[in-house]
Amino acid sequence: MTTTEKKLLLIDGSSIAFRAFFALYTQIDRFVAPSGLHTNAIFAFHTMLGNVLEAVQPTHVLVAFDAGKTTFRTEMYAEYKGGRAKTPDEFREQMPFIKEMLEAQGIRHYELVNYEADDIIGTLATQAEKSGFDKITVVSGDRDLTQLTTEKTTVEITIKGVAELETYTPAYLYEKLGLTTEQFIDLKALMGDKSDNIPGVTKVGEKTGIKLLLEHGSLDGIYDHVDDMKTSKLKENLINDREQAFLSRELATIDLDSPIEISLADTLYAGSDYDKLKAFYKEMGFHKFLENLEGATEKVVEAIEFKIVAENLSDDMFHDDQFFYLEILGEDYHRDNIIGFTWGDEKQIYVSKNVALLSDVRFPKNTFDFKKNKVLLARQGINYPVVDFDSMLAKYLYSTIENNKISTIADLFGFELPDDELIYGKGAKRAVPEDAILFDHLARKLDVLVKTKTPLLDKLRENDQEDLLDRIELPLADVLAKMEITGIKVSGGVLSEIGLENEQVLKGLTEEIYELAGEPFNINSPKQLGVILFEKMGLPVIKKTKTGYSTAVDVLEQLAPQAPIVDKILKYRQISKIQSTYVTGLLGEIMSDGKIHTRYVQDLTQTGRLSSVQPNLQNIPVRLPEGRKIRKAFLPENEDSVLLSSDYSQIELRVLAHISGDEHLISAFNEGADIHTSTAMRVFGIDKPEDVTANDRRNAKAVNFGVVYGISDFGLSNNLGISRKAAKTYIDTYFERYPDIKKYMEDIVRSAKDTGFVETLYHRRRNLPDINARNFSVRSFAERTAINSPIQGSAADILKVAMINLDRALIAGQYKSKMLLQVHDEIVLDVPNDELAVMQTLVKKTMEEAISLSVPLLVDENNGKTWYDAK
DNA sequence: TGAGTCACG
DNA sequence: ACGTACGTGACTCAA
Repeated sequence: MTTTEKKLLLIDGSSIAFRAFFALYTQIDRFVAPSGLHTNAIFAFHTMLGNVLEAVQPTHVLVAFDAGKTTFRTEMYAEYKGGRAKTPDEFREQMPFIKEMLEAQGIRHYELVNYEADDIIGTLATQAEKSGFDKITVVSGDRDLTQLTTEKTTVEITIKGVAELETYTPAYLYEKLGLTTEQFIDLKALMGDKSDNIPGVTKVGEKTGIKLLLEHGSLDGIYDHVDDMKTSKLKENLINDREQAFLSRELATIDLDSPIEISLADTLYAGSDYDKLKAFYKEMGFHKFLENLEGATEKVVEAIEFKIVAENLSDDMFHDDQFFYLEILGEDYHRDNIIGFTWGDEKQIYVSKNVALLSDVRFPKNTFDFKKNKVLLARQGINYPVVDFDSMLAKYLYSTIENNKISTIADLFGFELPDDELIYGKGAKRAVPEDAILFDHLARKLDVLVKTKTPLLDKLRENDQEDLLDRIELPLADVLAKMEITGIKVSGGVLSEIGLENEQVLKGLTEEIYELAGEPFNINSPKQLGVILFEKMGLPVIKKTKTGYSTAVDVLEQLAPQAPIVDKILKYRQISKIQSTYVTGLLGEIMSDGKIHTRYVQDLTQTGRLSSVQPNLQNIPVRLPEGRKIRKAFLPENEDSVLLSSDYSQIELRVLAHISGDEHLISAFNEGADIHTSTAMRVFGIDKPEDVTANDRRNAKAVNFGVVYGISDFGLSNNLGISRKAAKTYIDTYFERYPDIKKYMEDIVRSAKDTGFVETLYHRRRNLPDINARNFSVRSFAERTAINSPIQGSAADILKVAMINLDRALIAGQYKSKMLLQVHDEIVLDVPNDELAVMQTLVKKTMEEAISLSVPLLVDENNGKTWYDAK
């Protein structure tokens, strides 16, 4: 190969992008950038481009795009390319980024008003042939471009997605169709093209077209001899559609002399721009490409400067504007030990692993995960006062889709930070590295925190979320830290007692089940259970899962009347659940102080709720008496105090009443009516509350739940065990009687489709990248989410506000009462007996006044010597 | 590690 | 026709 060889690569960008989109369409949900943008077309386009560049090794490259709907062809024939389905939004939004990608790769792209990509390509290919290029390669998803093939020009057409290409040369075209390239255009004139809406000649398809062309040489040849043809329907059609045939030829012919303002010299390919491409890959979340890029260039990682502090802190090492961050190896900050810490700003970064120094730290006002840091310091006996900024929480508010690790924040804003796994290892291999590596990693983390504060704040400002961070999440982190540090006393003795009883019951049930089954098997294995029930015993299969028979509760409940074993299994499952998760599980979480210290995860849920882990104290049994007994183990701090449990009544429906403004729902709440009874009256047309039966109320309650979740007839019918049709009638009547609820749902979905997100009363945001998805079920899910998230999220916000206000009131009044738990709409406090009366008033009032809505908030309270008794 | 199941709001 | 209620976490089994 000589270096002087000139090779031009011309790509039909519009057609390749479209093919690329559908090539990975089934996996569209896997290709989502951090911003929520779909990237399937960008990704597939990138792959195709890489393959072609590798194969062709071009000296010059251009990607041509169609400029718009109207072209000189639509002037000739208004219906040209008419009747095409609207391009999907998920596709259109990717186009600008494909162009951005080309720019980063150092590839020119071009479009020309009134012309299609084909014409640009045809014109440049012709120019290149004349000006001494050695080889020209055209790539498209559109077979029409094969008309451009010559001795020097080959045309590559994508087949099946964009990974494989079919190479058209004049010889190949002849071999395949028996036609020359000129005849190929004439063939299209005769056949027409459904996708471009080119009419052609009636009833002439590929076979007839080829036959005619082989016989007469060309379209002109055909029409020169049309009068000599023997009478036939074909002859008649040819004559009738003569004008149309020639018009079709004109439409199908690529313009080889279009007025392009770009020259061959402009298409010189210099290779990609490393920094731009890197930034682009990050923006798209293309981690593999990023690694390859960085690996390929063997980029030297820039050194980072920091000062190691072994002992003696001085005041001049600290000021408020710095960040401060403590490192542990795992997630469990109640048990894991500090392995190092770092603080500093853009001028100076400090690192240390001398934990003894922490008592002399003058804490800066910025951190990452305040709550974790506060708990870790509290374990050293150090108080960490609330800060001004927490990068973890800021990132969570900005976007809930990804996790909120420092490395994720680095990625998001184009900075480098190795993942913790790379430095510390994972699983059994996780360990503290040697000092040099640890310190370097800590310094890099701090550096990222310093550099990303401003961009994070900018994002929050853009989204009007500064108050949400400053007035809710940050102060809440402090409240939660205190709750976690306090912990809740749990009696191991009570749990063990329940455990012993359960053991006996399980033992008995196991024997009975083996007896009824005729053999022993693992009752905990859905697979083995399925074999026993559905194969050995021949019970009817009601539902299947991906892997086999479903043995879920609703299925077993339906089977119960048919075989006595089923009830035993249900009972076994119930007790076994209590035993493993709540007896054994909780016993293992009681720490040496006799308490359980859960972790509230503040940066996880898509709606703004908290979650609780290690252990989860937000799902302690309550509905069934056997499980509810577990709550007898949850105790107040000492003999002289009680647990006070306060929960919002119907907070989600009240929020819905407020944001929808529905007058009927609002007045029901204002009148203090039982909301499900009230719904039953309106929907079922019952005049007096006393005429509402228990069943009516139950049905109305299910409808109310459904409304909050983004109702569907299927979901409701499933829940109520009624027909889909009956469920639909319920829903229709409901919407008729509560028109503003219907309107809220329509409005919020429409707004989500426009903006791509929904938000709560306090501007907490949830991005909904799937809201305009093509796939019905993917889209429907996003629509229900759009309805539910502002409701669930606003309710979560309100309880957070209440907790913050209550914390302040407790401090202001110097009370000894302490918040212990939060369960989504409930707060549990430890209250000394002598404060009970005042707390009953204070907690209720604080929760009810957390926010002023167009309906009152109502709080129910209970107290007792255990959590079981406080209900 | 993913699927199935089930505990909570 | 499509195939579902919204949000979580822990445990067990079976690869």
